Amino acid sequence: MTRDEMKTLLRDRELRVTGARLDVLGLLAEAEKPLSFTSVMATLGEVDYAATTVYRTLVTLSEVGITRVLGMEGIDRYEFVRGEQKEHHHPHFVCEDCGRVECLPVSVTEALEFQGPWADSLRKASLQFKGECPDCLDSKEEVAPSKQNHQV
Amino acid sequence: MTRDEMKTLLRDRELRVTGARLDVLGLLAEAEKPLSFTSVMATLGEVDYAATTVYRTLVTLSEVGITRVLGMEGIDRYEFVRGEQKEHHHPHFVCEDCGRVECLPVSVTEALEFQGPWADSLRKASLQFKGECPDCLDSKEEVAPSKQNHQV
DNA sequence: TATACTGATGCAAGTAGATTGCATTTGCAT
DNA sequence: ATGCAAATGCAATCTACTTGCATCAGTATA
Repeated sequence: MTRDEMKTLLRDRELRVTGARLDVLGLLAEAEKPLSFTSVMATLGEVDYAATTVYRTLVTLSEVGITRVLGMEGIDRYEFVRGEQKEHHHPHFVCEDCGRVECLPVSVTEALEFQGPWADSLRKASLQFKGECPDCLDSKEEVAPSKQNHQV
Repeated sequence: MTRDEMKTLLRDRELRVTGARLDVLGLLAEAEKPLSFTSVMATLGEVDYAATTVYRTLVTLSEVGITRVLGMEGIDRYEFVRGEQKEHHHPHFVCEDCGRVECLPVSVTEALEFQGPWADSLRKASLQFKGECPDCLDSKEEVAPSKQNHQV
């Protein structure tokens, strides 16, 4: 996404173009997974604007729909919304072991058929898996391959 | 669940039986949905043990597997684990509008077929829907009735 | 291009929920 | 009845999120 495209995107939402917004927006547009405020700060490194500004930028961008907020494990993460994604969110996976967050390639929601009073809610809802990621699952097997019969 | 059953349950996990633990355990066993620390406190009302004790009780119970922790919107909620549920978790729904939390009656996971490196992770993972509950969806329609296509 | 208006920013304080250290109390095995 | 490890009470700490207010700067306008 070019700098000009970002400017246009901001102005379309009636937001002023500032350095912080361009930086944060560029970062999120490149990212392959949702980023938390902390990781955005870390990636930006030394910048000449305050942390509050970054925080408010993240909030603002999501308020106008450029990004969306995902609350995971008590940490808000922000994800750039691409054109094709406006309706269909992809599910996310949060590893409760290492904290890793991934966008899942599978389209789970399409496999589901909802009925009853919850139907509409579920269809529109975002989906989140929480558990152990493949890596953590693997390392567990290595550590305790045989003697994990510690009762139920 | 009787008081004696609770005592047995605690002792089986090598936990001492105390008033706080019996109260909290009883509360969670009765609850139809996961309860947060705050709502547990509210339901207990005036008790003669400290809030920290209730908090630590919730942690302890989940550590030994009597309950499980569900992180939702930055708030840990605790849910009694019934015998039949030890393997199969039911999915949960969190309303981002009113904060309501519900256990979903549907068995979504069974409808899903996972493949690839994520298969095991996904199969074991817990599932969480986040969106607007039926009630909040309804109240929105009343406000903006024009362009809605009713169904269900 | 200079000006004014309003949105954006910096600083610092404040909130909520989760978590811990340590001294004291208490369940419970003996 | 008694001793010891586990449980508790109290108060402090931590992390992430939020906000109030004074100042600064992007941008529409002349």
